[in-house]
Amino acid sequence: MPPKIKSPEDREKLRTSILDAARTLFVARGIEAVSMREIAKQINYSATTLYNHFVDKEALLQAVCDEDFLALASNLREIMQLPDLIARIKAFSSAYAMFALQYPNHYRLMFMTPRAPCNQDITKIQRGNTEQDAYAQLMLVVKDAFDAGLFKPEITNFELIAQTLWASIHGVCSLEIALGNEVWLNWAAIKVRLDLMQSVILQGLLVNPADHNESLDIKI
Amino acid sequence: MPPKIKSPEDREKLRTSILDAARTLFVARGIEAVSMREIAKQINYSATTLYNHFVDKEALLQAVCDEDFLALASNLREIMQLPDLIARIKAFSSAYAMFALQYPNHYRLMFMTPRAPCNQDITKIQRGNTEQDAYAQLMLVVKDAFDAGLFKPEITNFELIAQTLWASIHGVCSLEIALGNEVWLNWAAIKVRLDLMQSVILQGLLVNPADHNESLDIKI
DNA sequence: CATGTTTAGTTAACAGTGTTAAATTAACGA
DNA sequence: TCGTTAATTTAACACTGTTAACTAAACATG
Repeated sequence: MPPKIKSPEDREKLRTSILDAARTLFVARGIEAVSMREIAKQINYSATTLYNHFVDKEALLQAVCDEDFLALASNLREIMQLPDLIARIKAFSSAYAMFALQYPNHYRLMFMTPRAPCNQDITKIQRGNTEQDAYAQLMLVVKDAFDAGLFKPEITNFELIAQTLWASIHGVCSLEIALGNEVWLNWAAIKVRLDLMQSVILQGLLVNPADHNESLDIKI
Repeated sequence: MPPKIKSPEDREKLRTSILDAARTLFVARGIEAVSMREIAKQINYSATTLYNHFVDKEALLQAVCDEDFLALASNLREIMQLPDLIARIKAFSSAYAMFALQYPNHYRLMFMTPRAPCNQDITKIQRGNTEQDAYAQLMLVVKDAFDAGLFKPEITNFELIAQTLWASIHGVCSLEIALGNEVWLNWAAIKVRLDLMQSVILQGLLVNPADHNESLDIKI
């Protein structure tokens, strides 16, 4: 109730508390089920206040999304240190899948919902920065393997390889998120589907796939 | 304005005209951007009338979806007649992808949007009927190849193979639909991505992939 | 101190949504 | 001709995102 002039830190505090409330509600119930008033009520502010920090609901969700992209990149960062190039790719895929399945509502907003192209002036993520940009991380991981000659020689575009790898894991995860409960489909266990996709896609991509055939390590 | 007692045929006519209007608007602008009032206005009825035919918006969209599933299955039906088993799988995948990319808003509702499990009492599609059920069609196509010993012998579950094949194509298509315009990502052409995914996944799955290496035939 | 200005926050309202209850109107059977 | 019934509409409810107008506290300046 009592308005006070706030320090930049206070302002930032409120901003992140809005983001946190939004994320909590959103994770619990999905995007479209959460209203601005509800988010505001959770932190004891009026809905209008949210508009002092985010121009609209879309922008608020985009900001949540931004933080989640950073979280994903942070998850992936340590994996990029693995010495074995193939193990790195496998662990990378697994970590990506775990993120998707653990935070399906995040994932849905981030990768399954059509959106206007990201405004690079607004986002805090530096494109191409392999500390922050998960896509850049993927590219790096694939490029290292590519330079080491691990992929079939007839595939000459390593970014295309990266996109194919991504699409394969995304395919499994996004079907699970969208239709995992559909009784019409007699789904194999998600871990089994991920395992097979990983091994199949690597067999298709690698020049000598027989060398790398241990099962994956995905905990759901 | 003038209410008349309608014959069952008239009633059915109105029902399908609602469905058609809903589909048209939906295809043009996406699900959430279309309101019940708008659909109603397009066919010169009040919004309330829609509720005499569909219990709620969800049910209306579900019914649209149902028809689209049938359309997809109808697209795929002729392909199942192809004599060559591998050509059949390839053509099947291509036709599926073309459907996805030609009707992205349909596809989004059908395969990218989490929904309560399909109520099999309501839907008009007969589960398992290979004239109507695209999933059953996929299973059949894969099973034929499986029985012919075309897949690697260590993969013993043909439904799992089918799900992996589906996920791979779905991965490419759904990323295209959700993020195809994202400038952050330096996408290869969609046709190239689909081609590579197809050949990679078949190389990973087939026992003797070298025999079947012609490029695919996807027109976008 | 008084004054005005800025800031943070509020309340009230607008135009829109999905949905439902009540009212209306027309056709049918008796 | 009189109810009854089916098809449709109008009016309303409770909600949504969003904005305009307002309030009240804190600061800066006279």
